[in-house]
Parts: sequence; C-alpha cells; structure tokens
Amino acid sequence: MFTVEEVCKKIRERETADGNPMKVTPQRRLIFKALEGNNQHPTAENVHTQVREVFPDISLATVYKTLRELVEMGEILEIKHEGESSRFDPRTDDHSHLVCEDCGRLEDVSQTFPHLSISDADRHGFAISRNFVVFYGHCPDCQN
Amino acid sequence: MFTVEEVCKKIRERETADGNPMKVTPQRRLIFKALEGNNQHPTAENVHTQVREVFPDISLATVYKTLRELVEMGEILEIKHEGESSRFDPRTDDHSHLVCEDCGRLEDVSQTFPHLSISDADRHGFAISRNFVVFYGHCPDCQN
DNA sequence: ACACAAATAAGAACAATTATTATTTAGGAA
DNA sequence: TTCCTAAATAATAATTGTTCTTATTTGTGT
Repeated sequence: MFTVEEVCKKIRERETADGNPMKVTPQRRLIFKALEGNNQHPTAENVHTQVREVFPDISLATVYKTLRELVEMGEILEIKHEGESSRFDPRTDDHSHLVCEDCGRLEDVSQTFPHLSISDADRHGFAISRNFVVFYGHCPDCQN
Repeated sequence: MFTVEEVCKKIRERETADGNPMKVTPQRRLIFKALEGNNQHPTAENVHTQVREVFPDISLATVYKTLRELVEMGEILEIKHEGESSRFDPRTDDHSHLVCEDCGRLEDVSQTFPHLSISDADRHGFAISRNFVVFYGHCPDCQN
C-alpha cells in the first residue's frame, strides 16, 4: 500500500550508488502525495501539473527522476502503451489493464490470467515466465 | 498474404486525400520486398538498412512514410512494445506475441485467446472489443 | 551552525518519429 | 514520345517524451 510516510521511510533507508542515504525533499513528498491512492494512472506531466499547484517552480526533470526512482524501488509500476507517454500506477500487485480505444482511459483489472499456455510449435524454444493481458474497448463516456 | 505485386496493385487502387491515385516508386517496391515473407519484425531502421544496400540514397523518412501508409492500408501491423522502436509485421491475421525479456527478440504466436473475460466489477462499464496477450520469457539463445 | 553528498532547476541532449519544402518522378493523356 | 500534374522523394527541421549535465541549493548527521 503506497503511502507518503511509508515511501519517505523507504527512501531514507535506501542507498545511493556511493552508499550514502537518499534524502526526502519537499518536492519528493509532494510527488508521493500526488500518487497516494491515485488510480488515474497519471503521466509524468500529470504529476508535474498537479504538484506545480503547490510548488510552482518544480522541474519536470525532477518529477521524471523521482518516478524513475520509485519504479526501481518497486513502489510504483510504469505502464507503457501504444507509443503514448508512460503512465504510473501506485498499485503494484499483479493485475491486468483495460484501455479505451477512443480516449485512452486506462483502468485497473484485478483479474489475472496465469494459466494461459501456448503450444510447443508456438513456443519457439522460449522459457515462458509470465504473460500480460490488455483488454481494449470503449469506455462509458465514449459509447455515446 | 503480403506480396510485392499484391501491395503494388493495392497502392495503385488507393486514393490520396485529393482523390488522385497513389504511385508505385522503386523505393516503395524495395520496401515491400524487404517486408515480403519477413517474420523478423523489423524496425523502420532495419528496413532502411536493408533497402539501402540496393538503393543507398533512400531517406529514412521515406521508409517511415511508406510503413505508416501500409499500416493504414491494413497491409502490415505495427507492434509497439516497452518504449522501444516500433516493429512491423507483414502478418496481419489475429495472433499473439512472445517477447524475450533479455534480448527483445519477438516471435509470432498463432494462438489467440478470444474467450478471456472479466467480471462486471472490473469492467468499469466498458464495452470490450478485444484483448491482446503478450508472453514474456527467455529465448533459447538467452537461456545460456 | 557545519560540512558534504544528494537533490534541485534549467535547459541541453537524445531517440524515435513526423512535418516541411524544394525538387524529381510516375503515369495518364495528347 | 513528350507533356502535364499531382505524388513522392531527399534533406533536414521540428516535435515529443525522456534523460543527462551542470552550477547551485538543501537535507541531514554531527
């Protein structure tokens, strides 16, 4: 469960490449707050816009850097779809996604499909470790 | 079935925005040839490199433009994965993909999974039209 | 308060792709 | 065959999303 205080704690426990502890800054705290409980799958831009309402001078690069760090820490997921901007998801348990083909809206789907398997002929000698299912459709707003 | 002559014919039958017929150029013919029977899922760069062996002055923009056209015509599929360059696939029937997590190698999988369904709670009111399954694993070369 | 490495803002750099533009060419008609 | 005209091209600028660089500022342990 992603909470501001949890993540702050983990940041302080985390070490930089030189073995020094990482720091919690006001900028980072605001970025964590923008993600806490957020199921909108925001882009880096979305987060930047939201944080700027409180901290107008924060740089987009800082947002990217912090999001990258959180991904590496396993605190958020990065969702890359169809050439658009990456979206970020503070929900990190295994789940699937549902995408609106019209407006790009993206929803979490709790169900997973761990038992899908493919024939030897299709396997090409691969050792398969996981699969990922994305559903496409039209969201309520786009169904007219 | 993607063949050079088939696609040339379809290009000539196709109209531009102004209602004029599109043309077949030597550059385009070579691009079609690079794709014909190609199951390597080449990037635009790959196609460019291959075509340049015969036609050294062809521009990368021309390759992109022609690939974009073929995608719009439904003659090839564009595969977008994990922030890397798009790959193009002259096989356009419904199929799944298998990706090597180490080297990025991408294979076609004939099987599809049309019957996956999600609960009402997860559906978020969407009208679902299709799903897409990607398998991840390690290819024979990367299994050591 | 001090010191020092981490983090920042600003903007340059980057990679993939698309747009612009002056020039060339395909292909139908005379 | 030659002409005509819109389509296509090569070259390159522009764009988008993201990462890198650097001089400056700021957490945080002492």
